[in-house]
Amino acid sequence: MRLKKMFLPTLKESPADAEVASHRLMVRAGMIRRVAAGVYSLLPLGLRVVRNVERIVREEMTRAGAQEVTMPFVLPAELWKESGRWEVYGKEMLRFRDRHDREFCLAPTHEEAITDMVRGEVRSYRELPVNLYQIQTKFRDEIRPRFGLMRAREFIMKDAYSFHATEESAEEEYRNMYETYSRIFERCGLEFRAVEAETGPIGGSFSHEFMVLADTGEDAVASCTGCGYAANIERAEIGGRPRGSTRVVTEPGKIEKVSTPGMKSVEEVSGFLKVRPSALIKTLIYTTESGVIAALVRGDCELNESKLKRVLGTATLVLADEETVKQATGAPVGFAGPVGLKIPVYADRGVKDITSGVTGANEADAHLVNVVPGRDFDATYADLRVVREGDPCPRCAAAFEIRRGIEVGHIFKLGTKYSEAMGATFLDEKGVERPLIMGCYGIGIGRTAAAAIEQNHDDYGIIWPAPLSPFHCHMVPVNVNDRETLEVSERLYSELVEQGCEVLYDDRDERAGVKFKDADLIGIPVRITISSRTIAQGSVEVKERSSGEVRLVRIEDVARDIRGLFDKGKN
RNA sequence: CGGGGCGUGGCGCAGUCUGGUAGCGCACCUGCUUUGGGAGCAGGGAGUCGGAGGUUCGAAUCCUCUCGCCCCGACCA
Repeated sequence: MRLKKMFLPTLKESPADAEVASHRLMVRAGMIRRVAAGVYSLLPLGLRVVRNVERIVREEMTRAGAQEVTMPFVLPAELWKESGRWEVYGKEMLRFRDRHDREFCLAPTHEEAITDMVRGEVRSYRELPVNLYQIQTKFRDEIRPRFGLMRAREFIMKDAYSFHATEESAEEEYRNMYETYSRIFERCGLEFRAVEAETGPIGGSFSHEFMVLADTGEDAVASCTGCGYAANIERAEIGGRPRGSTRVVTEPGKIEKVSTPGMKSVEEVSGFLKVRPSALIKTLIYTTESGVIAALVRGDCELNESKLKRVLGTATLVLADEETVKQATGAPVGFAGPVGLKIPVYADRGVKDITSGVTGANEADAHLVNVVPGRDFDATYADLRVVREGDPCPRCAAAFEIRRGIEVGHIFKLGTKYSEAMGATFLDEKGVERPLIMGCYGIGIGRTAAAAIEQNHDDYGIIWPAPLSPFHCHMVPVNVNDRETLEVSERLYSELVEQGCEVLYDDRDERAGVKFKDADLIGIPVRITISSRTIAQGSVEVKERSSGEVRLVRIEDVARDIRGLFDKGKN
C-alpha cells in the first residue's frame, strides 16, 4: 500500500479524552475515530488489525470444530421475554420500538438468539454436539464507556455457543475451548493468563477469563508463583494461615470499653488507641434479601463481597444504610462490633487469629478492647477477604502475585438455563425429551487489539506483535526526490509485493523525520530505510521496531530477508 | 445515579472573572529555500464561539433553559 494514497490520518498531538496508551495511540496512529461516546469508526489501519485478530480467531475456531454463523444485531423483545431477561437485563440493553410499535433491542449478547436458532432444528442426540459461533457487533449501553475500544458501548465480539446431550460432552467442549482460546492468544503474540472467574449475570456453573497482562488493566489477577493457579481477584481463594497474623503470647485481659469520640475509620481508631490496624476487627453491616447480617474482617484487610455472597447464598448484598445500621447495632455508623449483636455474624478466618482485638462497642463514640473471638462473640468463619500480594495459594501454599489484566476472553458452562426457559430440547437414546446443555465462549475482538497495544508500546508509539501488525513491513525512502532512492524503492516495493509481503510504502514527499516518527507511531515490526547513503554501499537499512536494532542488508537480499522475517512471524 | 469539569476553524488550547474588531500552536493550500528523527521564510483559506431564549446600544463573555462530552465513584463482558 502506498501511503500517499492511503487514508491514514496520523496526529502529532494526543486527543484530550484519551487516558490510556491504547486509546491515545489508536487515535494518533489513525486507526480509530470517535463518533459518539463509546462508539467508534475503524479506519483502514485499524480495520486491518481487527481483521488479523478475526482471522486468527476464525482459523482456531474452525480447527476446534466450530461453525460460523451470523445472527441479527437487532433482536425482538419476545426472545428476551421468553428467557426472562427482558426484565432482568436492565439499562445496559438499548431498547426501542419499530414503526409498528413492536419492541426490539440492540443485541448485548446472543444466548437467546442462538437458542432460538437451534431449538427448532436439533431434535436428536445424534445431531449433537454442535458449536456455532459468530463475529458480530454488540451493543451494551455502558454507564461509563472509556478507554477507546477497550470499553466501548458498540464493540465486535466473537461469541460461540455449544449444545450438548450430556454433561461430559459439555465439559469436553469447555476444555476444547479453553485450549483453543489459549492457542488464539498465544498466536496473537500476547502474554496472558487463564483465570478462574465469577460467572456474573450470564449465569452458569463455572468459568474462566482470559486476561492479557498489562499494568493498565481494569481487573486484578492473582496468580500463584508456585503452581500456576490463577484467579480473578474477585474470586481468588486464600490458603492456609494468612501472612502477618497477630498471634500474641500474653494472656488476653478482660474486655473493656474505651471512649473514642468521633473515631470511626480503622486509621482513626488504630491511631487514637495506638494499636496496629491488624488488631482491629472491622464490622460491616449488610442488607440481604433474607435479612441484615454482620461481616467481620481484620482491620488491615478488605472484605470480598463476592465471597461473602457465595457463603451467604444470597443474590443481593448491599452495605446497610445508616438507619439499618442504627437498628441493628444501636449505634451510628462506625461503632459496630460483634459483641452482643443479635444478627448473624460472619467472619473472615483471619479474625480468629486475633487474640486481643479492638471492635466497636455498638454505642456512639466507644470501642471495646481486649476482645477475644470465641470468648466474647461467636461467628461463622470462612474465607471472606480480598487476596493480597504474598498470600498463600490454596493449592500449594506458595505466594500469590497480583498483576493487572485486561479481560479479552471468557468461557462459561451455561447448563440448561436458556434451553429450559426457551424449550430447546432433544430426544436422547431412550427417546426421552431433555433440555440441551449449553456452553458459551466470548472474545472481545477490538479489546484484544487494544490490549495488544496496552502490552506492547513505548513513548514513541505502538510495537505490534507480528501476527496482529497491519502490515508486514514499512518502507521509508528517505528522500523521494532523489532519483536513485526512488528507483531502488520502487523496485523493492514491487519485489516484496510480488512475494506476498504486505508493505506500507511511505512514498510521500515528506522530510525523513516526519516519516520516521510516523513509522514509530504506527509500529509495524520491520522498517526498511532506503537512502542514497546506503545505496552507495549497495544496501538498505532494516530496523526492528521492538529492539531498535538496525542491520544493513544488500539490496538484492532484502526480499529474501524480509520473507524470512514474516514467515517466522506467521503461525 | 451522586460529585467535579468542559463545549471557541480538522486537532490541542487561550480569550469568559471585568461585555466593545474572534486569537495562538499544529494540520491544510501557494511560492522559494531545505532534505536521515515531527524544517525555515513569505503569503493564504477555514470558526452560526454546542443549541434555544433573554438582558444590553452591543454577548464567546452576563442570566434562564437545553443538548453533548470528559473525569472520579457506584455498576459491568
